[in-house]
Amino acid sequence: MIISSKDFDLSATFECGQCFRWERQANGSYIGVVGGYAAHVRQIGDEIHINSNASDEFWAEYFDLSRDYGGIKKYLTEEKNLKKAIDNCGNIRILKQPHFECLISYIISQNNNIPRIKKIIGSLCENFGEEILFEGGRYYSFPEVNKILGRNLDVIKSGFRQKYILDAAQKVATKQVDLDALASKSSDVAREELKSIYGVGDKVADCVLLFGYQKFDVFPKDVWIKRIMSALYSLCEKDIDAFAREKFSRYGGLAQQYLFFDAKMTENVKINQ
DNA sequence: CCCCAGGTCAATT
DNA sequence: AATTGACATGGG
Repeated sequence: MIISSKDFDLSATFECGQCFRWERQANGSYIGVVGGYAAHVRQIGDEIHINSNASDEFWAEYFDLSRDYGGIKKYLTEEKNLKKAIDNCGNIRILKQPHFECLISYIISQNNNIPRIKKIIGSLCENFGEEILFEGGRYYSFPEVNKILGRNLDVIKSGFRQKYILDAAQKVATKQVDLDALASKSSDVAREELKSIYGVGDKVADCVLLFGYQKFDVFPKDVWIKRIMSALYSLCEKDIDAFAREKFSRYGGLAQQYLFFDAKMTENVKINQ
């Protein structure tokens, strides 16, 4: 499959912190697993080339190809800080990640750093997922709910998060939290439902809603974005949501991701000086 | 050894 | 209602 788009920077999309299972290869291409399918993806100019056993429709959904990013960005660039962020990293796309994987991934992300988040998720897949043979390599799917339900997960060394992962699996399996049903609910209702899971608070819930459900109206507030919003707009935490709704309308989540990644890139520049 | 990491919970004011 | 420390693990 080949996707042709001027609004799509593959490397920024995979490395902006929204997903954890795409591995950059020496030649700049990426290999990863989504659902039960492995894929090898490469960007050549304005084209994204995907080699995978999954259907074109599957990848169109994952990359959310029907979304009009041009129109959203045109709206967001009217705000000056967003314009700067979009100029720097505006070709990020928000992926539509599998719901359960997204939920567990962001539970694991709490009070943790990105390399270790990736390591724990990788270990979870290797130990409890299905083996996938692809391009001569061995990969693993993210485990289905029932593969980890009630299991001892010590081997993945997720620390205090293990009890959170297991509670999520239990509530999802019993449909006490019906992940499919959340798609048609408002962000506020869906957030409260996710928060009934032990270890899921506002930040994790909002990330799941943004990166698993394309609910662009949420605005996940991590330590970084709190610092950024304070620096750019002199906002304290409690005022961020109201401000985001007013300035960014229904697209706060995308605005958040642009601001977040832009600031992280800038931080990298500082560190390298 | 200390500190911190895309937070959350529970106890304490 | 707001603040504070604990929580597992690993890297700097």
